[in-house]
Amino acid sequence: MQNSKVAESIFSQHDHQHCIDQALAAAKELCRQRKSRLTPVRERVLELIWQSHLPLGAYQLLNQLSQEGFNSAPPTVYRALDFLLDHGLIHRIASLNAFIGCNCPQDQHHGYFLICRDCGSAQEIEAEEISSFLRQNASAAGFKVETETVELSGLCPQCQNRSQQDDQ
Amino acid sequence: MQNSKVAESIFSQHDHQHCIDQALAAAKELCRQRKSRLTPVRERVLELIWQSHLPLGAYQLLNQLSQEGFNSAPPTVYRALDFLLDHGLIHRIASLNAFIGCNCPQDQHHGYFLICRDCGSAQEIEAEEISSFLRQNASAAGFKVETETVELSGLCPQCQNRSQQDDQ
DNA sequence: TCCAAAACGCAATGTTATAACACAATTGTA
DNA sequence: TACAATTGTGTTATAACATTGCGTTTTGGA
Repeated sequence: MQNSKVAESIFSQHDHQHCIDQALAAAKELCRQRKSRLTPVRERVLELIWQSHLPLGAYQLLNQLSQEGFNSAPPTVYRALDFLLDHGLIHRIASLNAFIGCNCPQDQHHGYFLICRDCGSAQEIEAEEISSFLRQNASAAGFKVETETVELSGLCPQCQNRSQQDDQ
Repeated sequence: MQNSKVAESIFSQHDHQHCIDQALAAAKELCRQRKSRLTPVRERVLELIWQSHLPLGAYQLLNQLSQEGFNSAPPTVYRALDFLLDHGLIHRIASLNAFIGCNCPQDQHHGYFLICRDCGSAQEIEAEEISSFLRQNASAAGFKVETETVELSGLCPQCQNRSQQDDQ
Protein backbone atom coordinates (compact mmCIF):
# COMPACT_ATOMS: atom_id res chain seq x y z
CA MET A 1 0.00 0.00 0.00
CA GLN A 2 1.24 3.46 -0.80
CA ASN A 3 2.28 5.27 2.31
CA SER A 4 1.80 8.66 0.72
CA LYS A 5 -1.87 8.05 0.24
CA VAL A 6 -3.99 8.59 3.31
CA ALA A 7 -7.14 6.54 2.94
CA GLU A 8 -10.33 8.52 3.23
CA SER A 9 -12.48 7.26 6.05
CA ILE A 10 -15.43 5.27 4.87
CA PHE A 11 -17.12 5.87 8.20
CA SER A 12 -17.89 9.47 7.32
CA GLN A 13 -20.08 10.79 4.53
CA HIS A 14 -18.52 10.36 1.16
CA ASP A 15 -19.37 10.14 -2.51
CA HIS A 16 -19.66 6.41 -2.74
CA GLN A 17 -20.32 6.37 -6.46
CA HIS A 18 -16.78 7.68 -6.72
CA CYS A 19 -15.51 4.65 -4.77
CA ILE A 20 -17.36 2.32 -7.13
CA ASP A 21 -16.23 4.02 -10.31
CA GLN A 22 -12.65 4.18 -9.19
CA ALA A 23 -12.60 0.54 -8.11
CA LEU A 24 -14.04 -0.70 -11.38
CA ALA A 25 -11.75 1.48 -13.47
CA ALA A 26 -8.74 0.25 -11.53
CA ALA A 27 -9.86 -3.35 -11.94
CA LYS A 28 -10.24 -3.00 -15.68
CA GLU A 29 -6.89 -1.34 -16.04
CA LEU A 30 -5.19 -3.96 -13.91
CA CYS A 31 -6.69 -6.84 -15.83
CA ARG A 32 -5.75 -5.20 -19.09
CA GLN A 33 -2.15 -4.87 -17.95
CA ARG A 34 -2.05 -8.45 -16.72
CA LYS A 35 -3.91 -9.84 -19.72
CA SER A 36 -6.47 -11.34 -17.35
CA ARG A 37 -10.09 -11.54 -18.32
CA LEU A 38 -12.56 -9.56 -16.25
CA THR A 39 -15.55 -11.54 -17.50
CA PRO A 40 -19.18 -10.46 -16.93
CA VAL A 41 -19.64 -12.57 -13.77
CA ARG A 42 -16.36 -11.40 -12.33
CA GLU A 43 -17.08 -7.77 -13.05
CA ARG A 44 -20.59 -8.01 -11.69
CA VAL A 45 -19.39 -9.69 -8.48
CA LEU A 46 -16.86 -6.93 -7.99
CA GLU A 47 -19.56 -4.32 -8.62
CA LEU A 48 -21.90 -5.97 -6.12
CA ILE A 49 -19.17 -6.07 -3.51
CA TRP A 50 -18.58 -2.39 -4.05
CA GLN A 51 -22.23 -1.42 -3.65
CA SER A 52 -21.37 -0.63 -0.04
CA HIS A 53 -18.57 -0.86 2.47
CA LEU A 54 -20.28 -3.79 4.11
CA PRO A 55 -18.48 -7.07 3.70
CA LEU A 56 -20.72 -9.48 1.78
CA GLY A 57 -20.96 -13.24 2.09
CA ALA A 58 -20.64 -15.52 -0.92
CA TYR A 59 -24.26 -16.57 -0.71
CA GLN A 60 -25.52 -13.01 -0.52
CA LEU A 61 -23.67 -12.35 -3.74
CA LEU A 62 -25.01 -15.55 -5.19
CA ASN A 63 -28.60 -14.49 -4.48
CA GLN A 64 -28.13 -11.22 -6.26
CA LEU A 65 -26.45 -12.90 -9.21
CA SER A 66 -29.26 -15.40 -9.62
CA GLN A 67 -31.85 -12.61 -9.53
CA GLU A 68 -30.00 -11.09 -12.45
CA GLY A 69 -30.11 -14.24 -14.51
CA PHE A 70 -26.59 -15.47 -13.82
CA ASN A 71 -25.97 -19.06 -13.01
CA SER A 72 -26.74 -19.53 -9.36
CA ALA A 73 -24.63 -22.45 -8.22
CA PRO A 74 -21.99 -21.84 -5.53
CA PRO A 75 -18.97 -22.55 -7.75
CA THR A 76 -19.93 -19.62 -9.93
CA VAL A 77 -19.50 -17.07 -7.20
CA TYR A 78 -16.54 -18.79 -5.54
CA ARG A 79 -14.65 -18.90 -8.79
CA ALA A 80 -15.29 -15.24 -9.36
CA LEU A 81 -14.20 -14.48 -5.80
CA ASP A 82 -11.04 -16.54 -6.22
CA PHE A 83 -10.16 -14.59 -9.33
CA LEU A 84 -10.74 -11.26 -7.59
CA LEU A 85 -8.74 -12.40 -4.56
CA ASP A 86 -5.85 -13.57 -6.72
CA HIS A 87 -5.68 -10.17 -8.33
CA GLY A 88 -5.95 -8.34 -5.03
CA LEU A 89 -9.18 -6.68 -6.10
CA ILE A 90 -10.94 -7.86 -2.98
CA HIS A 91 -9.99 -9.16 0.46
CA ARG A 92 -11.52 -11.96 2.46
CA ILE A 93 -12.39 -11.19 6.05
CA ALA A 94 -11.92 -14.44 7.93
CA SER A 95 -13.76 -13.44 11.08
CA LEU A 96 -16.89 -12.74 9.03
CA ASN A 97 -16.56 -15.24 6.20
CA ALA A 98 -17.15 -12.29 3.93
CA PHE A 99 -15.55 -10.28 1.17
CA ILE A 100 -14.79 -6.61 0.75
CA GLY A 101 -13.42 -4.49 -2.03
CA CYS A 102 -9.83 -3.32 -2.00
CA ASN A 103 -9.15 0.27 -2.98
CA CYS A 104 -5.50 -0.13 -3.83
CA PRO A 105 -5.20 -3.40 -5.75
CA GLN A 106 -2.10 -2.11 -7.53
CA ASP A 107 0.02 -2.64 -4.44
CA GLN A 108 0.28 -6.16 -3.25
CA HIS A 109 -0.51 -6.13 0.44
CA HIS A 110 -2.43 -7.75 3.23
CA GLY A 111 -5.66 -6.22 4.38
CA TYR A 112 -5.95 -4.80 7.88
CA PHE A 113 -9.49 -4.06 8.87
CA LEU A 114 -11.53 -2.05 11.30
CA ILE A 115 -14.94 -3.68 11.42
CA CYS A 116 -17.86 -1.95 13.12
CA ARG A 117 -20.02 -4.43 14.97
CA ASP A 118 -22.93 -1.99 14.87
CA CYS A 119 -23.21 -0.77 11.27
CA GLY A 120 -21.17 -3.64 9.85
CA SER A 121 -18.88 -1.60 7.66
CA ALA A 122 -15.24 -2.47 7.25
CA GLN A 123 -12.44 0.01 6.69
CA GLU A 124 -9.10 -1.06 5.38
CA ILE A 125 -6.27 0.75 7.15
CA GLU A 126 -2.66 1.60 6.49
CA ALA A 127 -0.50 -1.46 6.53
CA GLU A 128 3.25 -0.91 6.33
CA GLU A 129 3.90 -0.16 9.98
CA ILE A 130 1.58 -2.83 11.24
CA SER A 131 3.12 -5.39 8.99
CA SER A 132 6.69 -4.63 9.99
CA PHE A 133 5.72 -4.53 13.65
CA LEU A 134 4.01 -7.89 13.52
CA ARG A 135 6.82 -9.42 11.51
CA GLN A 136 9.35 -8.20 14.05
CA ASN A 137 7.39 -9.84 16.81
CA ALA A 138 7.16 -13.04 14.84
CA SER A 139 10.80 -13.16 13.87
CA ALA A 140 11.71 -12.88 17.55
CA ALA A 141 10.23 -16.38 17.74
CA GLY A 142 12.08 -17.45 14.59
CA PHE A 143 8.86 -17.48 12.65
CA LYS A 144 8.68 -16.46 8.99
CA VAL A 145 5.38 -14.74 8.24
CA GLU A 146 3.75 -15.26 4.88
CA THR A 147 0.16 -14.15 5.29
CA GLU A 148 -1.39 -11.86 7.86
CA THR A 149 -4.91 -11.77 9.16
CA VAL A 150 -5.59 -8.65 11.21
CA GLU A 151 -9.20 -7.81 11.89
CA LEU A 152 -10.17 -5.41 14.64
CA SER A 153 -13.81 -5.34 15.58
CA GLY A 154 -15.49 -2.62 17.61
CA LEU A 155 -17.32 0.65 17.11
CA CYS A 156 -16.73 3.14 14.32
CA PRO A 157 -16.81 6.88 15.13
CA GLN A 158 -20.37 7.35 13.90
CA CYS A 159 -21.75 4.43 15.86
CA GLN A 160 -19.93 5.59 19.00
CA ASN A 161 -21.75 8.93 18.69
CA ARG A 162 -25.05 7.26 18.01
CA SER A 163 -24.80 5.00 21.05
CA GLN A 164 -23.88 8.01 23.23
CA GLN A 165 -26.99 9.85 22.03
CA ASP A 166 -29.09 6.77 22.71
CA ASP A 167 -27.87 6.80 26.29
CA GLN A 168 -29.28 10.25 26.96
CA MET B 1 -1.31 -11.80 29.51
CA GLN B 2 1.48 -11.53 32.04
CA ASN B 3 4.42 -9.66 30.60
CA SER B 4 6.82 -11.21 33.05
CA LYS B 5 6.19 -14.65 31.68
CA VAL B 6 7.98 -15.46 28.46
CA ALA B 7 6.07 -18.16 26.68
CA GLU B 8 8.11 -21.24 25.88
CA SER B 9 8.18 -21.92 22.18
CA ILE B 10 5.98 -24.80 21.19
CA PHE B 11 7.92 -25.14 17.98
CA SER B 12 10.87 -26.68 19.76
CA GLN B 13 11.04 -29.93 21.66
CA HIS B 14 9.25 -29.74 24.94
CA ASP B 15 7.60 -31.89 27.56
CA HIS B 16 4.10 -31.75 26.21
CA GLN B 17 2.58 -33.76 29.03
CA HIS B 18 3.57 -30.82 31.16
CA CYS B 19 1.53 -28.48 28.91
CA ILE B 20 -1.48 -30.75 29.24
CA ASP B 21 -1.21 -31.20 33.01
CA GLN B 22 -0.73 -27.52 33.60
CA ALA B 23 -3.64 -26.55 31.35
CA LEU B 24 -6.03 -28.96 33.02
CA ALA B 25 -4.94 -27.98 36.50
CA ALA B 26 -5.38 -24.31 35.65
CA ALA B 27 -8.81 -24.99 34.19
CA LYS B 28 -9.96 -26.84 37.27
CA GLU B 29 -8.71 -24.16 39.59
CA LEU B 30 -10.32 -21.42 37.51
CA CYS B 31 -13.68 -23.14 37.41
CA ARG B 32 -13.50 -23.79 41.13
CA GLN B 33 -12.88 -20.10 41.78
CA ARG B 34 -15.67 -19.05 39.46
CA LYS B 35 -18.06 -21.73 40.66
CA SER B 36 -18.40 -22.93 37.08
CA ARG B 37 -18.84 -26.57 36.31
CA LEU B 38 -16.12 -28.28 34.33
CA THR B 39 -18.33 -31.24 33.40
CA PRO B 40 -16.99 -34.45 31.85
CA VAL B 41 -17.65 -33.38 28.24
CA ARG B 42 -16.13 -29.97 28.82
CA GLU B 43 -13.06 -31.39 30.50
CA ARG B 44 -12.63 -34.04 27.84
CA VAL B 45 -12.92 -31.49 25.04
CA LEU B 46 -10.28 -29.37 26.70
CA GLU B 47 -8.07 -32.41 27.09
CA LEU B 48 -8.52 -33.37 23.45
CA ILE B 49 -7.65 -29.86 22.35
CA TRP B 50 -4.50 -30.02 24.42
CA GLN B 51 -3.35 -33.35 22.97
CA SER B 52 -1.23 -31.29 20.60
CA HIS B 53 -0.51 -27.73 19.58
CA LEU B 54 -2.49 -28.26 16.41
CA PRO B 55 -5.72 -26.30 16.24
CA LEU B 56 -8.62 -28.75 16.03
CA GLY B 57 -11.94 -28.34 14.26
CA ALA B 58 -15.24 -28.91 16.03
CA TYR B 59 -15.99 -32.02 14.00
CA GLN B 60 -12.59 -33.55 14.68
CA LEU B 61 -13.35 -33.20 18.35
CA LEU B 62 -16.83 -34.54 17.81
CA ASN B 63 -15.47 -37.68 16.14
CA GLN B 64 -13.20 -38.37 19.04
CA LEU B 65 -15.94 -37.77 21.56
CA SER B 66 -18.32 -40.14 19.82
CA GLN B 67 -15.65 -42.86 19.76
CA GLU B 68 -15.48 -42.51 23.52
CA GLY B 69 -19.20 -42.94 24.00
CA PHE B 70 -20.13 -39.31 24.40
CA ASN B 71 -23.13 -37.92 22.62
CA SER B 72 -22.04 -37.15 19.10
CA ALA B 73 -24.36 -34.42 17.89
CA PRO B 74 -22.81 -31.06 16.97
CA PRO B 75 -24.44 -29.06 19.77
CA THR B 76 -22.59 -31.17 22.31
CA VAL B 77 -19.19 -30.06 21.17
CA TYR B 78 -20.20 -26.50 20.34
CA ARG B 79 -21.67 -26.02 23.78
CA ALA B 80 -18.50 -27.31 25.36
CA LEU B 81 -16.43 -25.05 23.13
CA ASP B 82 -18.59 -22.05 24.01
CA PHE B 83 -18.06 -22.73 27.69
CA LEU B 84 -14.31 -23.03 27.25
CA LEU B 85 -14.20 -19.89 25.12
CA ASP B 86 -16.24 -17.94 27.65
CA HIS B 87 -13.76 -18.86 30.35
CA GLY B 88 -10.77 -18.08 28.19
CA LEU B 89 -9.55 -21.67 28.37
CA ILE B 90 -9.34 -21.91 24.60
CA HIS B 91 -9.17 -19.55 21.65
CA ARG B 92 -10.88 -19.78 18.31
CA ILE B 93 -8.72 -19.28 15.24
CA ALA B 94 -10.96 -17.65 12.65
CA SER B 95 -8.74 -18.26 9.65
CA LEU B 96 -8.83 -22.02 10.34
CA ASN B 97 -12.26 -22.46 11.89
CA ALA B 98 -10.44 -24.28 14.63
CA PHE B 99 -9.76 -24.17 18.35
CA ILE B 100 -6.57 -24.14 20.39
CA GLY B 101 -5.79 -24.27 24.07
CA CYS B 102 -4.82 -21.14 25.95
CA ASN B 103 -1.95 -21.40 28.39
CA CYS B 104 -2.77 -18.36 30.45
CA PRO B 105 -6.54 -18.36 30.93
CA GLN B 106 -6.19 -16.39 34.15
CA ASP B 107 -5.50 -13.20 32.27
CA GLN B 108 -8.26 -12.03 30.03
CA HIS B 109 -6.72 -11.32 26.66
CA HIS B 110 -7.00 -11.76 22.94
CA GLY B 111 -5.02 -14.49 21.27
CA TYR B 112 -2.31 -13.61 18.77
CA PHE B 113 -1.13 -16.55 16.77
CA LEU B 114 1.74 -17.76 14.68
CA ILE B 115 0.40 -20.60 12.56
CA CYS B 116 2.75 -22.86 10.62
CA ARG B 117 1.30 -23.75 7.24
CA ASP B 118 3.53 -26.80 7.05
CA CYS B 119 3.22 -28.61 10.39
CA GLY B 120 -0.02 -26.89 11.32
CA SER B 121 0.89 -25.95 14.86
CA ALA B 122 -0.16 -22.65 16.36
CA GLN B 123 1.80 -20.67 18.91
CA GLU B 124 0.19 -17.96 20.96
CA ILE B 125 2.48 -14.96 21.34
CA GLU B 126 2.88 -12.04 23.68
CA ALA B 127 0.04 -9.63 23.41
CA GLU B 128 0.35 -6.39 25.32
CA GLU B 129 2.52 -4.49 22.86
CA ILE B 130 0.66 -5.74 19.84
CA SER B 131 -2.66 -4.82 21.34
CA SER B 132 -1.62 -1.31 22.27
CA PHE B 133 0.01 -0.79 18.90
CA LEU B 134 -3.06 -1.89 16.99
CA ARG B 135 -5.36 0.13 19.21
CA GLN B 136 -3.26 3.21 18.64
CA ASN B 137 -3.55 2.73 14.91
CA ALA B 138 -7.27 2.24 15.18
CA SER B 139 -7.89 5.22 17.43
CA ALA B 140 -6.14 7.41 14.87
CA ALA B 141 -9.20 6.64 12.75
CA GLY B 142 -11.52 7.30 15.70
CA PHE B 143 -12.27 3.61 16.00
CA LYS B 144 -12.85 1.91 19.34
CA VAL B 145 -11.50 -1.63 19.28
CA GLU B 146 -13.32 -4.34 21.19
CA THR B 147 -12.05 -7.62 19.81
CA GLU B 148 -8.88 -8.41 17.93
CA THR B 149 -8.16 -11.14 15.44
CA VAL B 150 -4.47 -11.43 14.68
CA GLU B 151 -3.34 -14.59 12.95
CA LEU B 152 0.00 -14.77 11.19
CA SER B 153 0.55 -17.73 8.93
CA GLY B 154 3.90 -18.87 7.61
CA LEU B 155 6.73 -21.20 8.50
CA CYS B 156 7.86 -22.12 12.00
CA PRO B 157 11.61 -22.42 12.71
CA GLN B 158 11.63 -26.20 12.45
CA CYS B 159 9.78 -26.27 9.16
CA GLN B 160 12.09 -23.59 7.74
CA ASN B 161 15.03 -25.86 8.49
CA ARG B 162 13.32 -28.89 7.07
CA SER B 163 12.47 -27.15 3.79
CA GLN B 164 16.08 -25.93 3.49
CA GLN B 165 17.32 -29.50 3.91
CA ASP B 166 14.84 -30.69 1.32
CA ASP B 167 16.29 -28.21 -1.15
CA GLN B 168 19.73 -29.78 -0.99
C1' DT C 1 -38.07 -31.81 49.44
C1' DC C 2 -38.99 -28.68 46.02
C1' DC C 3 -37.80 -25.21 42.66
C1' DA C 4 -35.22 -22.80 39.21
C1' DA C 5 -31.30 -22.70 36.60
C1' DA C 6 -27.90 -25.06 34.13
C1' DA C 7 -26.58 -28.77 31.32
C1' DC C 8 -27.57 -32.22 28.06
C1' DG C 9 -29.98 -35.29 24.22
C1' DC C 10 -31.77 -35.13 19.90
C1' DA C 11 -33.61 -33.92 15.30
C1' DA C 12 -33.55 -30.81 12.00
C1' DT C 13 -31.74 -27.16 9.50
C1' DG C 14 -28.83 -23.27 8.16
C1' DT C 15 -24.46 -21.49 6.31
C1' DT C 16 -20.06 -21.63 3.99
C1' DA C 17 -17.05 -23.94 0.70
C1' DT C 18 -15.19 -27.51 -2.48
C1' DA C 19 -14.84 -31.74 -5.64
C1' DA C 20 -15.46 -33.77 -9.91
C1' DC C 21 -16.55 -33.88 -14.52
C1' DA C 22 -18.55 -32.21 -18.85
C1' DC C 23 -18.97 -28.50 -22.11
C1' DA C 24 -17.99 -23.87 -24.19
C1' DA C 25 -15.24 -19.87 -25.24
C1' DT C 26 -10.87 -17.84 -26.08
C1' DT C 27 -6.14 -17.48 -27.37
C1' DG C 28 -1.91 -18.45 -29.62
C1' DT C 29 0.18 -20.63 -33.41
C1' DA C 30 1.03 -23.00 -37.63
C1' DT D 1 -8.44 -20.60 -41.24
C1' DA D 2 -7.74 -24.69 -38.52
C1' DC D 3 -6.24 -26.75 -34.60
C1' DA D 4 -4.62 -27.55 -29.98
C1' DA D 5 -4.10 -25.88 -25.49
C1' DT D 6 -5.74 -23.16 -22.04
C1' DT D 7 -9.14 -20.90 -19.58
C1' DG D 8 -13.72 -20.22 -18.12
C1' DT D 9 -18.43 -21.92 -17.14
C1' DG D 10 -22.55 -25.26 -16.05
C1' DT D 11 -24.10 -28.72 -13.13
C1' DT D 12 -24.59 -32.09 -9.54
C1' DA D 13 -23.27 -33.53 -5.43
C1' DT D 14 -21.16 -33.31 -1.11
C1' DA D 15 -18.00 -31.72 2.52
C1' DA D 16 -17.22 -28.79 6.39
C1' DC D 17 -18.75 -25.67 9.86
C1' DA D 18 -22.47 -23.98 12.96
C1' DT D 19 -27.13 -23.01 15.04
C1' DT D 20 -32.17 -23.44 16.38
C1' DG D 21 -35.70 -25.36 19.01
C1' DC D 22 -37.57 -28.18 22.25
C1' DG D 23 -37.91 -31.55 25.67
C1' DT D 24 -35.51 -34.09 29.53
C1' DT D 25 -32.12 -34.59 33.17
C1' DT D 26 -29.03 -33.00 36.58
C1' DT D 27 -27.60 -29.92 40.00
C1' DG D 28 -27.31 -26.72 43.74
C1' DG D 29 -29.66 -23.73 46.74
C1' DA D 30 -34.01 -22.16 49.42
